[in-house]
Amino acid sequence: MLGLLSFPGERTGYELKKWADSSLRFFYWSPAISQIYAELRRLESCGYATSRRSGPEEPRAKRAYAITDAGRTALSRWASAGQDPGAPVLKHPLLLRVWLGHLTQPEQLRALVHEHVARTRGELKEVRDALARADGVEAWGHPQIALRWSERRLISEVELAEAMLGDLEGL
Amino acid sequence: MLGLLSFPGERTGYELKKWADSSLRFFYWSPAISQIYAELRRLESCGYATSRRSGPEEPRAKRAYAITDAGRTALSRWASAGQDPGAPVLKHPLLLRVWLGHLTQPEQLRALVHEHVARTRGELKEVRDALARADGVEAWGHPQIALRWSERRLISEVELAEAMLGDLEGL
DNA sequence: TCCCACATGTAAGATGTTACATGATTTA
DNA sequence: TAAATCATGTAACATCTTACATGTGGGA
Repeated sequence: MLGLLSFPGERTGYELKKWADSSLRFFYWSPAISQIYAELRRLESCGYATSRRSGPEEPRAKRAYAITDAGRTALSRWASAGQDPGAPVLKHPLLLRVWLGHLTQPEQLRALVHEHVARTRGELKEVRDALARADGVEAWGHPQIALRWSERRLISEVELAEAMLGDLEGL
Repeated sequence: MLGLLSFPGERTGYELKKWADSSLRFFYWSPAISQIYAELRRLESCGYATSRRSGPEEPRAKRAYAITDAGRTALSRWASAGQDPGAPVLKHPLLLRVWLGHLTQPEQLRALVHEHVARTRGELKEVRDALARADGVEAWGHPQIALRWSERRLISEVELAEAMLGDLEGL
């Protein structure tokens, strides 16, 4: 959440959720909206963010958050701590099903792989849309690199699934 | 846990942890050992597993678990429920750091990517070792496919990191 | 003799989701 | 005018990790 707020501008919890859904989630994760609101209050209580209620000029009552200097300092400390970011965590339910393939009919297993390919292609389209929206925007260089990585990763995900389909045939 | 037990033989919690660390973790996840023991007791309390204390012939006192018929039934029901296994979950701390690259010195960021490549190559070696151990064993066909997928995935992970390094240069 | 691997657990706490509740505004 | 989207929250619960505690057996 602090990272999302570290980009210029202020935003509501609702907006942060949409942004996380359309970008962060492809390489990290998108928290539940209820958690976002909870974390924003927590950040404010530590002094890492401030919030502002929308005035009467706005049609809707809402609360927009912005990062504070203390928040930026904390975030930079986190980022420049020489420590290892840690290994990626992958939980791939399809692979779990393939690993336990002895419990499933071969055609059903292949059908699951095909569904996975279809879903992955759908996500690929979403990433490309996000990339198109980010294109040319100032100060979004790094987020764009993360999205490009995500794009390539999804392409590779499709290839991996197709190779696995071949392995399943050969069994 | 039930899935691990669904392969022939009986095993202790400790052994299950080692197996999960050397195989499951590459495409799904390896639970903490404390959780494994808790889940095994839980499985036994639902009748999905039975346990047997080692007799006096064994040098060490330990408890080996095996799946029951009820456990197999429950697992098959889970596997053949026509439902979607769900989308893969990826939490990639390195990408999070790249996404927030404006907080880090360029060379430090590239160093993180290089460390990631080195770690990934290490995991690749582990997968290949696991694959060598699984080679030829009866009834391990599907686990082998999952490991081959993991091997290709790690190769792709290295390539993705190297492509990203190129993007970072171009920034 | 000392350390490492084997082996099992308890308790506290962090983390995150789901279900539910509410209400305003915009769009079809 | 109905549905979708915007907008915010509470409470219960599920899930999982960390730190701690304990003891055995084998190898250097």
